[in-house]
Formats: sequence, structure tokens, C-alpha cells
Amino acid sequence: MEDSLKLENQLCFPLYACSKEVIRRYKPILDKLDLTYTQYITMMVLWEYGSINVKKLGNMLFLDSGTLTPVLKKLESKEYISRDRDNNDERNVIISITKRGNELKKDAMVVPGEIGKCINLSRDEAIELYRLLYKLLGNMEDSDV
Amino acid sequence: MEDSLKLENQLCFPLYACSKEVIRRYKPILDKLDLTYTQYITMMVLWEYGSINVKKLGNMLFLDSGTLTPVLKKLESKEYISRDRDNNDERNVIISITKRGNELKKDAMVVPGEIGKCINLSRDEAIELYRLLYKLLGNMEDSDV
DNA sequence: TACAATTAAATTGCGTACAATTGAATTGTA
DNA sequence: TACAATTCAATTGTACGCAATTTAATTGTA
Repeated sequence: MEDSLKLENQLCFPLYACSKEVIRRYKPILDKLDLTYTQYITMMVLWEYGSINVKKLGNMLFLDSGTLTPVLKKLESKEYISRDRDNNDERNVIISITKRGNELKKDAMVVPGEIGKCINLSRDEAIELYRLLYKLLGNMEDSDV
Repeated sequence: MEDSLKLENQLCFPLYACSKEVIRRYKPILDKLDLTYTQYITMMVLWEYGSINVKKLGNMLFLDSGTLTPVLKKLESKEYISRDRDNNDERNVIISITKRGNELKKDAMVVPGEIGKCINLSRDEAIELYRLLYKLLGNMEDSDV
């Protein structure tokens, strides 16, 4: 029981370390696209949905407006997205992908494959890890009041 | 193959999201100890080893001196640790736990249990997740050149 | 032994991450 | 319909996280 405070006995620590290390592996690959990891996952949502408001985007990415606003301004300055107030409800800002943003998708197609190489888990292990991570995410949402 | 760029098909994304969400769950618990998550994992190493130099600490925590130096200065200002140049090799800085730092351990004993509650995985699932995360960490180290 | 190469920590600069607050728009209700 | 409560994005302040550079100490070797 004394040992519960050892780093090696924590589940959170390898989660934290893995997340950072994988993202570090993304860096040289994403550098070629002039994207950071946060910008990349933002673009992934837009490649899939085309447009979405900041609130929904934040729910998908587990990020709040304090983080997203500067990221979105950066992507706007690169002309990958546009930001416009929703005419139906002026509280919302709608993010839309631009032509340039859509063109970037072609270049990004190589990214998942490159990352897969350094992940190097078997298919079954990757699926199991994926399942456990989403289960954990779900458990934590449930314990939110 | 087109779908490889969907957020839901990524392994890195749930890793990133889980890591952040678990750490967010730590916050109210660690607030009572006046520690951040990064300060907490630093203290965990020191509770276990008593003293260690910055380089080795960084290897254990997957953090570089750019991150650690300000964290260590903060912990020093709280008098939980001391920082001293190594007399045998003045390039090294040795971090040592103080009496106050050791006393903090008693209060920290409740932390793993509190986190366990919101993790809420079965014992087998937690073990399997732990195994896969360390395997992934190992794979990534191997692919370092 | 000089001195180039290496090593370790600190510093700098940029980009998140998030809690808390602000300000504007909308909604619910007395 | 007033107006309090809520909602959303932006802002503020603090703390990482890391690549790149700097500075000082040590090591390897001609």
C-alpha cells in the first residue's frame, strides 16, 4: 500500500508519457504541413465536417475556448479556415474550412501511416488499447456531475 | 483508407484526450496539497529516491530541463526540495527532498485512491491498459535513433 | 598539456492547456 | 415585456512542454 505512490505503479503516468511521446513523433511529420498537433486535430474535424461551431469543436477535441481561440486564429491566418459569427445566434462562431484547407488534406494523408510505423503495436493490441482508452474516457464523463 | 484521417480512427487522439482528462481529475485533489500534476510526479520520484540529479529525473519523467528547471525552482520555493550543484561534477544539479517534502507524502497517500475512483476500470482492464501503454513507450524508444 | 568535442542545466521563444472572468447575445419566466 | 439566468467566445493569468541556443564544466585526444 505504501507503494501506491511509486511512479511505476500509476496508470496516469504512462498515459501522460505516451501521449507526449506520440505527439513528439508527430512533430517532424506535421512540420512539413506547417501544423502543430493541436492544429492538426482541429483540421481533422474540419476535413470531416466542413464547418462546425467553436463549442461543438471544443467538445469533440476536449478543449475549451481559451485554448481554441488562439489556435483557430492561427489557422485563419494560414487561410485554412474562416471564422464567422452565426447569423442565427450571434453568440456562436462558426468555423469553416477553406479551399486551401481542403487541399491540405491530400498532403496529410501520409500522416497516419507514418505514425503507425513508430506505434508498432499488433492490430489486436492497437484495437484493445483503443477500446480501453475510450472506455476510460466514457467512465470519466459518467463521473462528471 | 480515406477514413484514416477521421479523428475517431486515430489511436493518438484518445491517448491525448485521456491523459488530459485524467490530469484534470487530479487537479482538485492536488490543489489540497498545493501541487500541480507535474510537481506531483516530481515529488513521487523524490519520495521514492530521496535525491537524484536533473538529468536522471528528466529521463524518468520524460521531461527536459526547459520544463523541469522552473518546476524545480517552484518546489524549492515551497521548501519541498533543495537544489545543489554536484561537487564531483559541477555540471550536475542534485535535487534532494527536504523534511517538509517528506512530510507531504503522508498527505499524498490518499491521491491514488481518489483517482482510482474516477478511473473505474476493472483490475484486469487496468493491468492490460498499463501493459499496452508501457509496450508502446518501449516501442517508441526503440524507434529512436 | 592545449583544445576540440561533449555534456548538463539554464534560458529563450512559441504554442498550448485550463480555470476564472468578461462581455455580448439569447432564453426563461414572473 | 422587463429582467434575471444562461450560454458562448474571448480574454487574462498561470503553468507547462519542447526545440534551439547559451554557458559552464568535463572529457577525449592529438
